[in-house]
Amino acid sequence: MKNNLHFLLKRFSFAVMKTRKVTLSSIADDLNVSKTLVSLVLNGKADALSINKETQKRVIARANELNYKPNQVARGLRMGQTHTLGLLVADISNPFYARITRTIEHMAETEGYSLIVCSSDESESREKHLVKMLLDRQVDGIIMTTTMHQPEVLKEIIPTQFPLVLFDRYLTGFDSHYVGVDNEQATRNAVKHLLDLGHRNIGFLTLTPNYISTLYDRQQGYLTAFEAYNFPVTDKYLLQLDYVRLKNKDYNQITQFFLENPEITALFTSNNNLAIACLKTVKELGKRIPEDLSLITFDDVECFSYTAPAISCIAQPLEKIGEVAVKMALQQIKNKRIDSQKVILQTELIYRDSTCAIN
Amino acid sequence: MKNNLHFLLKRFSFAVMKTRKVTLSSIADDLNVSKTLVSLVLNGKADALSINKETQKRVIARANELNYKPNQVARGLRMGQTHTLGLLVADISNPFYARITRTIEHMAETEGYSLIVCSSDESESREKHLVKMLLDRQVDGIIMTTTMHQPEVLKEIIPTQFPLVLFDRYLTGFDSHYVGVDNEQATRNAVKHLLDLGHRNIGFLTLTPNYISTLYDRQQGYLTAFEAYNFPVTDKYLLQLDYVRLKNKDYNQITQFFLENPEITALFTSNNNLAIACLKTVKELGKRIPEDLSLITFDDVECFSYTAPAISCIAQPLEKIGEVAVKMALQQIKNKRIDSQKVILQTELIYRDSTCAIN
DNA sequence: CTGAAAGCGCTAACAA
DNA sequence: TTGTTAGCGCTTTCAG
Repeated sequence: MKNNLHFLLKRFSFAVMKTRKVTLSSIADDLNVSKTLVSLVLNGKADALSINKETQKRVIARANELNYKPNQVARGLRMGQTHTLGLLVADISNPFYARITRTIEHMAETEGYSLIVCSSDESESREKHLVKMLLDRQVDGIIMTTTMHQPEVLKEIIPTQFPLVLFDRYLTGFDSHYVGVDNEQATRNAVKHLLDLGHRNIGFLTLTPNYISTLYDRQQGYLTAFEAYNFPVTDKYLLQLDYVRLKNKDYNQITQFFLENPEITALFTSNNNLAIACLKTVKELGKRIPEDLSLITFDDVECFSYTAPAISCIAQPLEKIGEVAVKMALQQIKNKRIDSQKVILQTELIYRDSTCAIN
Repeated sequence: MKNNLHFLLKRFSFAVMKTRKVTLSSIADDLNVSKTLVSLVLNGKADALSINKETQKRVIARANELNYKPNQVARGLRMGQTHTLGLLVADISNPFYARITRTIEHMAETEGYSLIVCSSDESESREKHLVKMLLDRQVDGIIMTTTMHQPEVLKEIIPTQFPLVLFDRYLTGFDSHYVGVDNEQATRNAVKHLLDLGHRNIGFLTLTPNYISTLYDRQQGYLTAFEAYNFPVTDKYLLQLDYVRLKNKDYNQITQFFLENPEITALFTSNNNLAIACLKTVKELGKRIPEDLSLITFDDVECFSYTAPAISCIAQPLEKIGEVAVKMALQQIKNKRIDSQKVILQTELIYRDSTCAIN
């Protein structure tokens, strides 16, 4: 009976110990000192205030013993800094964004920041909603790819001077930090390469909505390549796929496109998903790459290098983009009020097996 | 001069207005009511307390006018609920995790939860660090793939009863909610398929660390397939790649493996990255798939279906996994104290062109 | 050298 | 029907 009671007691106190939150006050109470002291010591500000070494040791010892970890929410409220960054991408399952996310996460983590990640699905209203959400959650900064057409909405909901960096896509009329690549030039060079190989009937596959800067610029690159060589552009060789259909793997538009334009000998696709969609369609139609169709695409994904044939593409410096984005965000957070800067990084045109001279 | 002053004043008040945070108190002060009232009204608890409709309208009007949005950090501190979930995966840039993340994010968002995402890079110490971080940030629950060998560390840092769900990998000796697939069975069936096709010299490519449950179970599946058919297992046909080397795209081990075991006619790879590594190596060595080597892998990624040849694989129900994980987490958060349940989902063995009968 | 007290913005008992 | 008050856990003047 006695033992039993003992046992219960022990279990009880154990449970309590496990459950009771260890806070600054609890440590302070334990040690009969003030919260201030504990806070000071634990934040390394004790030496500056020349606080008794012994006291410091006692505090630290007790904190370790109880495994004290400051409540970051309380801290965030008090300091007005959550050490959290919002990352808003179009679609986290897209390898392009997933890989950038990884870099961003690592960089942020190194600097003591966490990431709240969200996907807009290319929806303006969702994007608006999510940005508001991030702001409500008091993130210290936002790194995002916008899907907006006009700058007004963002201007309205994001306070001036709020640490913000746009990457991948910029928004005309919206002055902010930005990091990305020269989409027009990269595309122009790729299309010129196709022209140099003798192709004239070159298709261009892109996505809705067309006002997204990257998509728009890539299309410009296609057009200016023809312009530079003084070749006429055939309008019907430009196909704009519906984003939602692509997501749902409805490739009918592409099949139609190939059937209606059998004279096409080369194709440029505006992103990795389009390239993949195209490869599937081509396979179904029994066309061979590159014999029947040369293909070159924007964005490199792992598999493009080992497929048969390997796919020629324009590779973006993903790690670098993430790196710069985080640096820009932290810069703004720390120094406050920096003129917005734009960083344009180099792309790389990778020649693989999917392109060949016209025969 | 007068105009100038006017201008300055205007700019000043503008700046102030833009800058001044709109809080409960500011609204309350504006309207000469108490914070309580405002809070009640804005949280829809006004009717229950039968508060004057007129007052309610005034509050709501003013709140809209000032575009008031509650500070979620303050709210989180006060309510002890941050409406934030921690998501810890091995590597967010791996399409397998990226796609699950997408579902999880969407589900969470629908329920009013945000996601703090982090990658452990298969490092136990990093994982430990990140879990602690998430806990410090007061997330309401954690959804994670563990990379731990032993349950002790997690047991130590995660409070009992804390809403937690493990997915993909389980941890023996660690009792928690779990959602995943039957890796052993799925692999066994795939390897049996290879055996049925007449292959006997079947390689098995896996990763370090071997104690990760999914990897271990897949290996068991390989072994038990041979066992079931009473065929002997050749130890040297099992190759375990170093995770870091794989990440760094150092495929020498694989090349060696093929050179040393030219008699191998079929290969099972334990995940998508290994399959990709293998495809690259095979290409370099000039081996043809499936003529010289039949390949089947765990995990389906988009490109496996359109490569030439398309790759046979075991597909996991990614969306479903994410869905169940979120449901389990929210269940625990809301109901508190639910017996930990394990959900094992069905995999699908997809036969494509990379496997054929031995000739 | 150390402590008391204020306050970040919010919610919820408890009064009135 | 509305307001007062306390407090979540923390940092930070300002006194002592």
